[in-house]
Amino acid sequence: MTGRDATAGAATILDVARLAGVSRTTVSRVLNEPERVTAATLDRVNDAAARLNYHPSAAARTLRIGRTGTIALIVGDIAQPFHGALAQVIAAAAEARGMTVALHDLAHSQGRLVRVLEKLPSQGIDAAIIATADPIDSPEAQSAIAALVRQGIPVLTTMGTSGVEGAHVADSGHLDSAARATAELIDSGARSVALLVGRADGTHADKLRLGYERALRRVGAPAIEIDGGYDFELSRQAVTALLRERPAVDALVVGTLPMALGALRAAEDLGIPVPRALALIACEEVPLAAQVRPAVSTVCIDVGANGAQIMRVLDAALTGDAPTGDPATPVAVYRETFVGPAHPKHSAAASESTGRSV
Amino acid sequence: MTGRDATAGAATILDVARLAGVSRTTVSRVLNEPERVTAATLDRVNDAAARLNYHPSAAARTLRIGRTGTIALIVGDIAQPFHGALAQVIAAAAEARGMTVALHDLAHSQGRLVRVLEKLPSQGIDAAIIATADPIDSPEAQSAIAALVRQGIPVLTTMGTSGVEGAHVADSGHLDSAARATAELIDSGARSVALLVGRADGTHADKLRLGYERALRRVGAPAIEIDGGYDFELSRQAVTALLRERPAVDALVVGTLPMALGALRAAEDLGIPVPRALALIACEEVPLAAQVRPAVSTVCIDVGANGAQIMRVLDAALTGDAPTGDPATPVAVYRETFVGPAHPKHSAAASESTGRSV
DNA sequence: TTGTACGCGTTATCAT
DNA sequence: ATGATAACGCGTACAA
Repeated sequence: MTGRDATAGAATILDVARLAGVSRTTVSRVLNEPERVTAATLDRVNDAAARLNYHPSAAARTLRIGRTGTIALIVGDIAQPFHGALAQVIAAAAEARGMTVALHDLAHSQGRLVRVLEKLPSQGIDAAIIATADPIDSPEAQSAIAALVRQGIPVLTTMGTSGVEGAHVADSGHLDSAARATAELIDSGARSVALLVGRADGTHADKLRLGYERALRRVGAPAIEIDGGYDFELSRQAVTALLRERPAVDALVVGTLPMALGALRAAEDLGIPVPRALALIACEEVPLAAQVRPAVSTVCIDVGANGAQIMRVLDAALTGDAPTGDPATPVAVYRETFVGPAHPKHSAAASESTGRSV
Repeated sequence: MTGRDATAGAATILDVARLAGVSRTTVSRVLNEPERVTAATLDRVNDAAARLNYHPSAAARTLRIGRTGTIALIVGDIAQPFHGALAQVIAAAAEARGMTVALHDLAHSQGRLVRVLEKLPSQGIDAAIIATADPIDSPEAQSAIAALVRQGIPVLTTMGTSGVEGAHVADSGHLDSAARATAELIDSGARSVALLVGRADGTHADKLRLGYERALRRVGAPAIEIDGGYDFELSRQAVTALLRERPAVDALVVGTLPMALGALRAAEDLGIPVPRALALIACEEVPLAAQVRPAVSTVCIDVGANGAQIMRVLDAALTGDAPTGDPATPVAVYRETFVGPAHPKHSAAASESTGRSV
């Protein structure tokens, strides 16, 4: 209302001090250690600050104390539903900690990852979270990450990424999810379970493969893996080819929802009924899974739990403490592409419109 | 490799200057005005910088020059496919300009909007983009925006938002899109076209309504509007109720894709065939529209074009020039929920798997 | 409880 | 073409 800005530019701490009739130090204390100041002066200072529309300068504060309150969030593809959901959780958690999120989208480009990483040190961030399913272990990326760590900026990887020197890692449970998905399909009678990953050389795929093969080994079944490039159309083509070449395949474990949709389209075009002749479980739980037809069954750790785990690891990295983590176990949601274990067939009657979770 | 960090902390411009045997000024020039320095010294300085792994401090630079190179992107719900796509475009455009994006997610909360806006001034940003379909014209929000503008921080609204004092606005074409969608439905024989918005009191809804009613007026048809709360389940319920109460409704214009999925589920549950007895057009074009069954027909301006328009307005706001805008016209993509104008029925044979655009 | 004085790393001004 | 110096706004010993 009474926005009485000084003659030029924004109000500084000195302006507030003058108007309140105190020194800069006192104003600073009011902001940072209010308990160490008299109630009377506190009011006067707050009043003056409000009247001048004073906002402390983040730059000056950072320059002085060395922290920025900003964390870089590097995502593989923010347009993918899972990444959006994760970004939402992380943004909320950051806000709760009084921090802000600098978003960097890679759009699946590795070159971009390196460029982003190299610019990060001069950008003023307290930590970096890398959330991509694409491979990040190129020599350039590795050394860029190492450089960050050397400068005291903790780097955190997730989504199955691992093996990066010096980086903290938040397990997002893909290994367990794939193992359980595979096991459930086998237990319910599937003879030949294939795995559809996004990029065979990515660490996300590594995790899925490990879980998938572990479950397979239990029954001595052969592994069949195809690549859908994290893309609807590519997945559709890959699954079409797979189902033509190996008609025996009657179950599919899929990395992401868009790829699951591609797989389902392929089955539909081939006239293969789902889930009767082909069951499918995606390792990614987002609202969309329940909104499409057929509704996609999933085995996955909750996005919220995933984000919480990430933030726990981040907090630990920032404070130096040990990560107080309990990595959360995958939860299965039975919808239409896999109706659940071979138990007597309940009709779907859960909280969600289409699907019951376990 | 030879990361010879000084005794403590990161290398500063002074360290580089010493190692290169020049003054701070020269180092600064090498970074900002390379043409004003000898090739020889330029090499020496660059060499020293590389050897010390030097990265200029953003905070110090900002403190000095007053700009941060950061733009705040405030989105209504980053988990929604459209917001994700828009964020991707804007992040890429920002990177191309050497700027970074600070992401703030509202999760549809108005209180959050105000809190975010009020913290923005002390966060060090050059401009703010507000991309939400929810209402932003509460008195608190208005005054927070006004405060930003008063401090010289341009605020840009989009997605149909308007009427905010002092804010720049990038038209995202929802009015034209809704008008064209409605017109096409009518032209192809629809008798009763209803409008499904996200929040009746939002400015997004305002724009859609305006376009919808304009097209309706041409033929003197009555307006029917319902609210789906930007949510699958709420949309499903709303459309179920609508179709029960008014069986004459044979066409739907829908604000967002998740709501369109809810509407389609309602029709399916009611046994109403799409598009024969109920045609549907969504005013939001994202890859997902082509990936679901039935594939959703859309009329919308391209997300890329939308983002480009936003960045044009932003550039203009930052430089003080006039926005060089040509707001892009909506493009229609005919898929399965609306097969197109009543012309002879082509079989779908376009670049996309399911859908042909015009 | 409050004030003084210094430095964080950078760029702009002025001189050389 | 290069260098010395001041200033950006803030936090924090230290002194009062």
